[in-house]
Amino acid sequence: MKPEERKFRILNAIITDYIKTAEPIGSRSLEKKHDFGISSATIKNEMSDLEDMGFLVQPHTSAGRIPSNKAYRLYVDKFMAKNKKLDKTTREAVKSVYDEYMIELNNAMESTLNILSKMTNYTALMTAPRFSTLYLKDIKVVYIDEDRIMLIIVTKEGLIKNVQVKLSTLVKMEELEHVNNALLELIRDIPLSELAIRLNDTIEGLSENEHEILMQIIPVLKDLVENSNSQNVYSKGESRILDYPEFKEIDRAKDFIDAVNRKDILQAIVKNDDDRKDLNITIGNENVLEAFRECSIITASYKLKGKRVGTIGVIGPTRMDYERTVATVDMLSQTLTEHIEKLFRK
Amino acid sequence: MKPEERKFRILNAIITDYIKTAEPIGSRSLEKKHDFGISSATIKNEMSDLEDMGFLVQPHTSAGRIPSNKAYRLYVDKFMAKNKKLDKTTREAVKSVYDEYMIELNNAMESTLNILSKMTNYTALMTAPRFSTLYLKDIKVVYIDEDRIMLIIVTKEGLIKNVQVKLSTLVKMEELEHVNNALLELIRDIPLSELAIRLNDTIEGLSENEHEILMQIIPVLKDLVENSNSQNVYSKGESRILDYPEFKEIDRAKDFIDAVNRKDILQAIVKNDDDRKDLNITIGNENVLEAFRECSIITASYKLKGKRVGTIGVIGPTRMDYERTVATVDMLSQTLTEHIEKLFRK
DNA sequence: GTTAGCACTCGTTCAAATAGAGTGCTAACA
DNA sequence: TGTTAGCACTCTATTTGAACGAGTGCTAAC
Repeated sequence: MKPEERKFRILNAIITDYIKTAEPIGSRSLEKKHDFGISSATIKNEMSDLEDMGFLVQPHTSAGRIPSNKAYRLYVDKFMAKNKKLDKTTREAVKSVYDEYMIELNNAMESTLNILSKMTNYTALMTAPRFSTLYLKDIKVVYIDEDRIMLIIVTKEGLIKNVQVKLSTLVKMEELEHVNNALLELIRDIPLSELAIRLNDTIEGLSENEHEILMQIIPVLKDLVENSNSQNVYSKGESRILDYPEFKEIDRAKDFIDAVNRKDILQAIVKNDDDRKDLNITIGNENVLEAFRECSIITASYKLKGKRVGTIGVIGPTRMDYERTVATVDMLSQTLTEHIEKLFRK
Repeated sequence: MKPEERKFRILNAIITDYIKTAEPIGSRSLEKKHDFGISSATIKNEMSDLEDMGFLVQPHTSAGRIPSNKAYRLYVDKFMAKNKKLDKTTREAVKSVYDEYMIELNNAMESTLNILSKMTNYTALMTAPRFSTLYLKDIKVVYIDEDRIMLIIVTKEGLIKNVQVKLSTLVKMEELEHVNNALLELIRDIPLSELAIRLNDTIEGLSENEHEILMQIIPVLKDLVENSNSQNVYSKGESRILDYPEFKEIDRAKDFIDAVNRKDILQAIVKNDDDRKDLNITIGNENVLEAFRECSIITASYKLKGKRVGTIGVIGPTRMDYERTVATVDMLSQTLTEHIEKLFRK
């Protein structure tokens, strides 16, 4: 056995033990629990080395040692089983949730958040699918009232968004049809982002009132598109953090929950992800965000037509069950991908 | 001064002090803080009487006394200023949120929950507007794809709901028009709840495929209506409970947050309200729900066309600032009422 | 390189002591 | 008869100190 190998077997044992117990690990308890074939004194020496190497830290002199962020990083990159599969019953139970009746994206998102936070017992987060903002496949302008309409847009990928608009002028059904046609004509030629600029001239074939209505619709459309650029992000299961001794002080727990409830902070998390990887793991102080310096975040992207359109993930204490959590997040992102691929396959 | 009056002035002082401090109130500190013109010994006697009358309880022998639920009830019914108004700046700030651009109900609900929980610093809850399920004013069946449609319903009151439907058969735009007309014809005569039963026979004027599609739409409509019967209820600011010493034990806080996150529990709260009153206050053990025996709940209804359509409210510790909270809930329910009345006024 | 042993450190636990706030009761007072 | 002052008593929260336990660091021996 190479001496280095033994060192890291010990480190690995410390990490997995600490993930389970949240208690500093000492050399004697390690000797008792595992069978390294060496005495606690030797383990002690090895642990001392590991501390010098920056993999272990001591909360105080006479306590055991706990893994550093660097140790977790090593564990995640090298030690941990990466392709661990959840057992078949679980996988099938999850899949059965995403059935053919779940056709609204909102439902899929709500279910995903629920399952994710329940299965991991950490706080789940998720972004709504980002859709390509440049070109739309279809726009429907639906007459509701004489002064209310509903706008429905269908993206290239087949995603649907709708929004109500209250008009400042009255409208007739036929007029709306004209407006709708004019809109379709317009977006055929130019990207939506340029629509507003081009619309200062009167469109031919539209009455004054119709033009007026079109001008009321454009900013709403623009809004819809811009809103979709800054990814809408949601969370669920914030209170699960209360289960972990790291957050037994109310103030810490509150800071955590407050941070998770802030959309801008969640957006920053997603933004920080490395786009080249399907699964991102951010450990402790690798987090740019002050609020999550004692947390780890695991995110995975989900796809539509092979393109990343959104992110799901969990936030929990740095002492996270990485193996199980990675498997869960990974599996759910795949299941969700399959679901929406099926939904929008033509 | 009648002796009874003095007693209750003392009780009132104890309640308001306790609401502020969350500390048991003793006779000496009462004497120092207020100027009753009597000594602490006399106050002590009065307090002893109030305890016998069931208005005060002692956590233990040598502590001060805290108000009982009965005391809070008396305070809320008799002592407290009921028509306290929030100051003008606040009122106007709130009103300015509900501007003409907030036309989607979802936005109004989200804003209301946010403001309510922020202003009171308690957990806010709210039901989506219940709409009359019997008769609809309009149904739109909108063509999206060859196998996807969107259903939009407009209620008598002018509320709009929409849902996507994925069809198991392909459809053409013209067919949908036929289906739409048939649907409108149908709901003109009979309440929606009876629609499903009557639809076993072929509708005249519809092709087989159209009839098939109609049969796929009906259950979705039914679902929409039934879902709207069991009031959809939302909450916000669950973590605010962590600010109160009553919930400094993590387990209590967790129980509270878990309860507030359960829709069935929130629905039960709303259900328990007295329909004859616009504003309901439930104090401590008046709560039927075990989870909220140490909480108080203040709810108010909001209206559309003069009819109660939904509820907003807050949940906080029994030691709640009733005066301020009642004023806030009341004001917000009115503002929300005004907003949606304006939105749907024709 | 490994092990055993010992002194030392520091947090935790437990019990006892103490301080503090408040009550109950009684006797005196107006 | 209502009010007040005073004192003994009670109970909690805080403090203190001792004992304990888990763990480390270091050294000497194997």
